[in-house]
Amino acid sequence: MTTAGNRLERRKARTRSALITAAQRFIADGKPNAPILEITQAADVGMGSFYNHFDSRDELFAAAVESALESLGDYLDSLTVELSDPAEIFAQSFRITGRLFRLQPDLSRVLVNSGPSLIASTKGLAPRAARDIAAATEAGRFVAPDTDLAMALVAGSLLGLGQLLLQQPDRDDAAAADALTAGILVSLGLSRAEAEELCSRPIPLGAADLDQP
Amino acid sequence: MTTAGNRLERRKARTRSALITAAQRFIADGKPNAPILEITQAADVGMGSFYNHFDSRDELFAAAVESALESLGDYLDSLTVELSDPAEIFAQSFRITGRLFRLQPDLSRVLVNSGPSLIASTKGLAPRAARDIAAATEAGRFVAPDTDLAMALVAGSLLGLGQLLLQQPDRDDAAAADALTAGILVSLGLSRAEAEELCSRPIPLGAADLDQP
DNA sequence: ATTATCTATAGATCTATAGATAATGC
DNA sequence: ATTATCTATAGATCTATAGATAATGC
Repeated sequence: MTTAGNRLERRKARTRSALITAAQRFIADGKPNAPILEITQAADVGMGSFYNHFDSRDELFAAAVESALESLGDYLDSLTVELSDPAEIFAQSFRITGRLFRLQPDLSRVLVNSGPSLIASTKGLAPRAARDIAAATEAGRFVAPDTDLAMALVAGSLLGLGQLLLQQPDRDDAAAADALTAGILVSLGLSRAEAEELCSRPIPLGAADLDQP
Repeated sequence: MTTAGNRLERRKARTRSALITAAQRFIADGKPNAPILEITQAADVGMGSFYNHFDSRDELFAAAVESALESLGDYLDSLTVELSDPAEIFAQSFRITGRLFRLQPDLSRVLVNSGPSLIASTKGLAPRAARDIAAATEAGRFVAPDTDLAMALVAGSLLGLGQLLLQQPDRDDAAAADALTAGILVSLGLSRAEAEELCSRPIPLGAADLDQP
């Protein structure tokens, strides 16, 4: 949490972090027009400080989405380090992310409400998924010659899953995530049997530490 | 275009329609905060008239998205009337919609920029796709026992495709749409061979009449 | 006579900054 | 001495409406 640098820089980082966290809540609540004064009040930061860190609300919100994606990506990496099969890494990452929609509803609302950013972003989830898909294709596990096209299906489906789980609060998130992951794996070239086997393996779900770095 | 009713009602409908069309352009341009005055100016309508039709900008924008989805759905229905196999209706609808991202960039930007609405909407594309998927499952063509979950994959993928085509203007839209559709069909239970056969059939692409009703 | 539209604007809201205050560095 | 933060607010912007005008109904 406490970044390097001297005390002054740490204080500055703390203020910036408070703004980003507050912004994530407003995004999660679907309030992309929240007045800057309200955001700074939620962050318990003086109005004027905002402009020490960001030039506009859009800039803050973009940083907030990027930060959420990045910490989610780091978290997934930490849970898949011991795996070597890229197909399994991909499957497990998707299954975990699906479960996070329930464990971290704020985070998932940020994702769902920033749709296109999730798909297009060069940070966070998308580049990791693209990396896994390319590696699995290289290894002959997937048949996905067009990584970008595969990403359209994968990232879009993730948004769809998030939307579904928010809409149906009583739905079993693990079952939905696993079934959807299996469908995606089949689409990416695995056999139905192998896809379902991969999606029935146990997964680690360590206490997520998704706070600001 | 000219709705029923007397002249007064037609005039009213014209004003409303002008506001909706203007709103769709602002949505397409990613300007969800456009001042109401700017919208009415774009619609060539007096500022005050806005409040004769809508209580807020959000209400107008919701109507604009719904209208875009509805006319797109009607268009797809008109092109698939002669088909009876629900799997083929679904495949053809998806392939056509993918191509429309190029033919109607404004429309596609509306879709992409209103992401969750597309997935959740009870009008337009989603209910039609759900209908086709359920029918194909009923007929033993698809293996998709959970229609809502299938919709998460289908609707999400459509968003992903739209995003991809906007991002890569030189990409072959027909090839991308067909390849993605095949992947989705495999995920929904068709064999790879049959999915690719379905996606290589010729499709009608009549001059789209997607204007306001 | 009725209904819809238009023009003009009061009042509310928000942004961005100036100037004062507090915290840290040296 | 320097840097970041805070408070307070001028000026810009926007919303929503009042009142006038134009179009249609009968």
